[in-house]
Amino acid sequence: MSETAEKLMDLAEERMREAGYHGFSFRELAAKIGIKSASVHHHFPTKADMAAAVARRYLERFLENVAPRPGESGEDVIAVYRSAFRRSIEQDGGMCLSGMLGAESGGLPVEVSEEIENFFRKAVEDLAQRLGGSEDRAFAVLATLEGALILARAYGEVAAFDHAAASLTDSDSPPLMPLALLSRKSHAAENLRA
Amino acid sequence: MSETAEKLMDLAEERMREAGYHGFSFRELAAKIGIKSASVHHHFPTKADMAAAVARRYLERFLENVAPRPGESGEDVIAVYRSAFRRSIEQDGGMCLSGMLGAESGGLPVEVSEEIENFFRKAVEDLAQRLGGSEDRAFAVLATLEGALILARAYGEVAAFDHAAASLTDSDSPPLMPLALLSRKSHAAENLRA
DNA sequence: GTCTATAATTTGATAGAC
DNA sequence: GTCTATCAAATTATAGAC
Repeated sequence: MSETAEKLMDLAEERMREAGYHGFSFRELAAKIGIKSASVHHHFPTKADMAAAVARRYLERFLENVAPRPGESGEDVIAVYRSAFRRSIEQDGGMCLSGMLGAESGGLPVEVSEEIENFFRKAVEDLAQRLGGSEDRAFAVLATLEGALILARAYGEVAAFDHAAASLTDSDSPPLMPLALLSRKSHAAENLRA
Repeated sequence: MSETAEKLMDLAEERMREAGYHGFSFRELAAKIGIKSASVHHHFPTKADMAAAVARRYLERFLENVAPRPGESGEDVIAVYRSAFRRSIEQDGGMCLSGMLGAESGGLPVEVSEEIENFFRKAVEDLAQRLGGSEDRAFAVLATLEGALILARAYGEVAAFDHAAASLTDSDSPPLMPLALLSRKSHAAENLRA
């Protein structure tokens, strides 16, 4: 995997998490790294190929991110997953890639939607096992975290994620940042990027 | 509001819930009702105008759908909301419009993302009040339901929604349809439409 | 309200030179 | 691996006739 190909994947991931599969173009990515769109096709024959590759890499990295730290006992799996998802908005202001493409899956090339399905199967498998076997609980946790990202983006406030995800751990957690619920017209999109 | 305009909104909503804001075109809608794309601009000057109008209507209808039945006591608000969301996939195989556009909100015209923000503010307000005042609980419920739709779409199985949303009501509910977890490569998108 | 015609731009993709 | 050149198609949108 060449350095250029990796840069392209980085940019494609960023754009897809921001605006979805149909929300970016080869020309756009090419311009950002100073090449021509024709050259992008050398690394990824089609847009579907590229998106599928990005989705595959995303799963790999995600599983690394949530992997149990060796020698750590009494892990709080849910906290680990929540942190991983929170990083999506906190650092990049974007959705989870799989959440975005999962939502859009009805309008995606099959190569891509298959990767997304695989993401969730793998995540459910891992989470269910570490939660003691409850598959339904794994579904609920993943759903809440994906939805919490949507709320955070719609509100333009990272705090919305925390409020939505707070119930996942019934522990007595520190008080959350209050939401600016009264300031209507908060220009959601701009807020997160600011 | 003319009949044609309403038909256009119906189609636009369907397509946006399937593939997102960038996943449909005026030409496509026009062709489906036998007119030309130029005529669409007579009803909606721009695509952003149309999407914003659809989003506004979606909120109205949603609030009607979840409104308390007059004279009904001891309502199960969460069940009401869950049913409303479930209809998204069950009947149309699509996302909640606000969930889809909320995810994509980073790449939307402001007129549209403002409507989406408004949807969630109104839904949180209503839900929190009927839940006894807990705003965080309202956030969690909405997040879980939006995420449950994503999972159902990614899996191509309505049952995934039920499993993800099961935890919202801790009542002793009837057994759920088991997920076809072992049948890999289930061709998610096709399943839901079948 | 719908049409034709068209503009201006963008998109995914290919062929072939360097 | 990148380029130029180009294609065919699609996109949002406008002007003006009917």
